[in-house]
Amino acid sequence: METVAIKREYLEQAELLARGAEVLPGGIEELALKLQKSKEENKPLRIKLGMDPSRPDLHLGHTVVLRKVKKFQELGHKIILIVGGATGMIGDPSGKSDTRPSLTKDQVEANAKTYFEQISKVVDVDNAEVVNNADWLYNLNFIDMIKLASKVTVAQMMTRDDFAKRYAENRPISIHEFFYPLMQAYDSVVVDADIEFGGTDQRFNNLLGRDIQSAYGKENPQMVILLPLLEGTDGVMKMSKSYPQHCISLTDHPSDMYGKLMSISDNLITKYFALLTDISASDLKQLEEDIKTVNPRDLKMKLAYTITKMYNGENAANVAQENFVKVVQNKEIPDDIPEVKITDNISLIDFISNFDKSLSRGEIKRLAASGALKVNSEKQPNPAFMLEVSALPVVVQYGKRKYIKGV
RNA sequence: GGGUAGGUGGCCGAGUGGCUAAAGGCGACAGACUGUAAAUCUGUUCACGAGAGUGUACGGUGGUUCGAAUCCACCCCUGCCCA
Repeated sequence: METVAIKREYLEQAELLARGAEVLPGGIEELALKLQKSKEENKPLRIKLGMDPSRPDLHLGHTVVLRKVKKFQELGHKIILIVGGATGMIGDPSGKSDTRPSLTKDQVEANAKTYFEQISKVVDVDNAEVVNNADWLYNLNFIDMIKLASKVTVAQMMTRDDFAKRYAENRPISIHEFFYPLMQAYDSVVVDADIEFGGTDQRFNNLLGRDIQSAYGKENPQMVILLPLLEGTDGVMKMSKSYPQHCISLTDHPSDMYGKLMSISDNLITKYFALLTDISASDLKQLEEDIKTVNPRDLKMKLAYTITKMYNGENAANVAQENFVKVVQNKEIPDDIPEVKITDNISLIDFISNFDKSLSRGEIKRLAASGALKVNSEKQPNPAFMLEVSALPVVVQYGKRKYIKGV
């Protein structure tokens, strides 16, 4: 490799950008070199970020990468957001499910739209280049595809963890699944990426992009920056769309977002602060000290407040916090509960089942039997209990956090 | 093409003619407890019905039988071995 003096400025920049991330290959120095060269040649780096539009909900795990990408954007580099229009129709082999549902073109477009709305909460979408890989992948013919496939051997493919695992366990791997990493890698060729971002689970795919770029004649193939995966609220599993119950979604109601953050394991507090907030290095150190002495609940409340505010604003964060104290800590009834008009006397079970169509009548009866139904804060084990028009308004609680007000 | 092992509830998995709405586990939901929406313990877990009960369900279609997840036929799908 050529030896160029790296200016201190760029080393520092690279160090900051790489905080908490894995930079491949060559680490921070290589990144600093890239930054320097880009500046000297006045050529912004092209930062590639792919999105899988299979489910349109962004969760906090995604923001780890997005926040990093934003830092590059602030330094004047160009973000290329790739909507996986074509790749979404295959679905990344996840190892867990054998095949993900394929999407239609319309679904992809609809999902992409909600994606952008959510992404714009973190990065500046207007200044990014937004492309759909369907635009070029649809135009490849069979010969092109074979040519692409010839750049990689089966042995190379099988080094991908989930392929190796499934093969060892005699579980099916379809040939078309091999094309997912290939397509993604080919995207890097088309958009001429200098750096590709992803979670550490994207290691194989992103590095393949580097190889394929070389194979198609790019001199300085992309670097790969991998960010740690965030554990979900259970503290063990990665936050992933495959396990929606452990995800904290950007579109969650502020109170839910706050509450879910309160439910994370105590040992995740510093990690969440480090990856999800703009906390300074010194504050983070302080926090690591505090956590040994302060009630973790209080630190978690600070975390929950900070993050809820980032995505929903100060007012919503205040309301969410008050709600949490009120409902969870003091077990009171929250303020904002849906209201339903009652014109005739109605049984409890009918009232709930009319309102919440997702529950079967049998389920409501079971809830009643387990003591989960409350009328005006008093347990009511009888699902046939009549709500009288003369006794309105009435607050019905079914389950931990579900309320309806009859008026 | 030949051989062989399989396809069961949200998932994993037991079940080889009636006692099976189908063991067990995971997940989910609820209750108790808690700083917590964590952990733990307990209960619940197809739908409708107040209930007795009724309907639907073990890859698909058809059949045998008083009765089928279980037996038979054909078909579809998956793994492995051989060619």
